[in-house]
Amino acid sequence: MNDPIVASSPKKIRQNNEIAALRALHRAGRLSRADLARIMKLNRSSSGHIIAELTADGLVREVEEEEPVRKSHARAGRPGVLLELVPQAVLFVGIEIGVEHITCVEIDLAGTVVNVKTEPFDGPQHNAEKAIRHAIDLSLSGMPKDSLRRLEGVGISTPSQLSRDGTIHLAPLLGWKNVNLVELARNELPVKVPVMVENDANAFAIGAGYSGPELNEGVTLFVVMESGVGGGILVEGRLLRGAHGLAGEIGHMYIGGEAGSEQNLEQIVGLSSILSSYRAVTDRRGTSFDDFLADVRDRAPDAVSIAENWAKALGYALAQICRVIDADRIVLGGSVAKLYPLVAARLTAHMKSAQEPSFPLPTLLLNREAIYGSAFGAACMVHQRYLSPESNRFVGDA
Amino acid sequence: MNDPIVASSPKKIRQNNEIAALRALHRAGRLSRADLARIMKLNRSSSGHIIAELTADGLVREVEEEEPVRKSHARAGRPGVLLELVPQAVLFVGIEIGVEHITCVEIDLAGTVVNVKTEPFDGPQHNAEKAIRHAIDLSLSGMPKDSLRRLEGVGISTPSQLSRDGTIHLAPLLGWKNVNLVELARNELPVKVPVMVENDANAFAIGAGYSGPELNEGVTLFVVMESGVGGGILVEGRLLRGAHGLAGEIGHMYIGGEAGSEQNLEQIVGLSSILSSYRAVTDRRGTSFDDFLADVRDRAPDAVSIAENWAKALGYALAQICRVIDADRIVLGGSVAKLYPLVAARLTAHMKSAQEPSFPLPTLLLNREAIYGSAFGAACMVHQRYLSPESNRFVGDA
DNA sequence: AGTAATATGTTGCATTAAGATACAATTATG
DNA sequence: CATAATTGTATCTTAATGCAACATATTACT
Repeated sequence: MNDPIVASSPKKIRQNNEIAALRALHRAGRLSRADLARIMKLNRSSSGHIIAELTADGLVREVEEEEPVRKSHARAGRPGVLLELVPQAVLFVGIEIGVEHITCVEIDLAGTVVNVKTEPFDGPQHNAEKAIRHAIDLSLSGMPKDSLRRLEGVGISTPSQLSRDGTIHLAPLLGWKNVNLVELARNELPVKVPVMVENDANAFAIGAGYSGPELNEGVTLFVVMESGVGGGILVEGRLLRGAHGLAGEIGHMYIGGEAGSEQNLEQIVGLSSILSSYRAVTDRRGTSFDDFLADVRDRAPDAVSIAENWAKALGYALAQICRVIDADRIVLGGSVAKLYPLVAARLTAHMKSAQEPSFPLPTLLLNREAIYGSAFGAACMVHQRYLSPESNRFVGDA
Repeated sequence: MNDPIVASSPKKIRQNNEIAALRALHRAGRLSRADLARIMKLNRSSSGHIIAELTADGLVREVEEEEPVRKSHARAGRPGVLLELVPQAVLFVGIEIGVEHITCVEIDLAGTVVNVKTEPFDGPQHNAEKAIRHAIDLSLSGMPKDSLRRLEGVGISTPSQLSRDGTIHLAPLLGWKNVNLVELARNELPVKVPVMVENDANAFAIGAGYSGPELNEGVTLFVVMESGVGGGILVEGRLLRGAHGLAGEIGHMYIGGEAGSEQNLEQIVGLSSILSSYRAVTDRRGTSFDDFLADVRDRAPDAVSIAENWAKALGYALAQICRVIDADRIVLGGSVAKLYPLVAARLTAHMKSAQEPSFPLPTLLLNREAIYGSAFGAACMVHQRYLSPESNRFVGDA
């Protein structure tokens, strides 16, 4: 309704096309100029010009044919020389300020993780300014000057309500309120680079979408289940932020129960809830979630019953959510998601029973690689920005 | 993530800019060439060229100064000549095939309604083909040949699950299944124009967004309450369709109650439910919804109690929904929405009590002008398409 | 009233980027 | 070994925007 009101000019066309080329290369990995021309529906000569410029800028290079002679080209004609992004050309940093730790991730132009650092951190003990200083110190310490010059953006993720301009309204878990993280980070950074802030669950969704292109079509709900339960929504690859960056934050949805006795999702399917139920039925102290999983796997009745409750509550919630956003797929992540494969059929059954038969169910997927948490997603945000018309590559034009 | 991969060419630039100009004019009503240049961030000369082409195409004209001399220009300098869309240049038809009636709406290039026809129609009695034939007959009958030549699109709205290609999976209320409405309509139409199909609640949302530009920012949930309860979601002015076009279809969400005894939203806040509760407590037969409203207004205890129930269930549902999509605002429409102003405070209170205090509540709005139902929205869909790069104006280019 | 200031619309020219075409280079096919 | 197919590049054409200058129309100021 309101986007394409700003027009293009010859210069902007080239910019857009360079971006499109970078994105295509990012997605496909390696492409020839001719491939690129086909993808972008451009003439081969134009594609050549664009690549020439990007090569001059040091962002793209021809791949040196490692494999000496690659037979079986299958196709007649002169083979194209493959192009690829120059990973080292630029650098992006993602920072997750959590309640218990700070994680920093570095990714390169290709979106590959090149560095990870984690450190315990007592979030509620620090105010926002100290936390940011600490986090930026951690992320940039030991980074060679050369890398710092290649830094093109810093993304930050925190468990918080964010207004659209990057101000934290409220971060209950950290005890922060009304702070402009973007500003704080800009003041703390030794270089002037774009800074973006996002809710942790949303950052996670962006990161997951980055690793799985198939998640960028239609509507995808990401659910992260640890002690808390959060989530994010991707619509056609774009994050659905909502008015306060809280879209997808489903941990506090009410599950069953009449007024007064309501329980929220997090209180039923969260890690601490499962553990306390499990510890109540096993006499052993200090049993871990893995012990619980093992018991479920062995069909120990008490454990199975807890798992069944989990599946029921989660299924109910997911069905409700699908009534609202009609998701194509739901990705379950976080350590608690490891329970899913054991009760997949039950969860599906409960989802079915919470809808009319005619309502189509989404596909359920398990996310296995959430190793870097939302720090990776935070880095992806600035990577994404670099490959967009807002990129800082284009400073100094009308 | 995946849009700007297709590049622009000189020809396409002009097309985009023409579209942008048309949209700007549609939004603003009247603009000078200089205004347009500012809005589009273009040079005045470019803006002049673009307008020249659009004028030659008969889509834009200079407004003849009706007001003889408009003093108090307030600003020095030569006054610009105002431009406006030529409303009669093109025509769009929107058709709503409902369970009880068919409604047809014609809108012009300016988005103004120029014609409405409604007819009772027994949906379940007809198969899709007959219904479409009937609806198209109704909409085009009596239309002068000249108008038919100016027709640039037909939008159709039905209560149904739609796949992304325009096939109806299931329309329970109409008893249809697996029919491609787009194809049927194309076969029935005497002219070859774009045909678009959409779920009725979604079409309604699009139409509402068209009449209220402020609804196109952030996230807006539209709720339509008649006998059934449906809804649609607009995100930054774009419709959130979901996997099956069912996003926002909240009528079947469960409200409270344990498994087995669940009630869905429609069964509590829908018109028929209110009426039957009301008739149960008044001895009179055939009391109408307006009678009920009057009793609530007069604070008749029984009526107030029913209204309170309504507010509680709706408040609960809306709070749950906001947990998922974090809406900026919620627009209540349909005849039942007339109850809202009488219990606005109660509804807000119930929404508050169904969330933590820290969760920011959306603004609640009452939609008063849903006169044309979703037929208007269906027409808007094709209007929107005409003012987009997919427009048929650009047939015959690479 | 008369002049300066300001803004609009138009015109001619420069810039820029993409398209078209042709051609050399390189590979598979028969 | 000739032919077909495909790629990358060079040259020229086309088209759209930007720029600067100018005539025009209106307000503001002296």
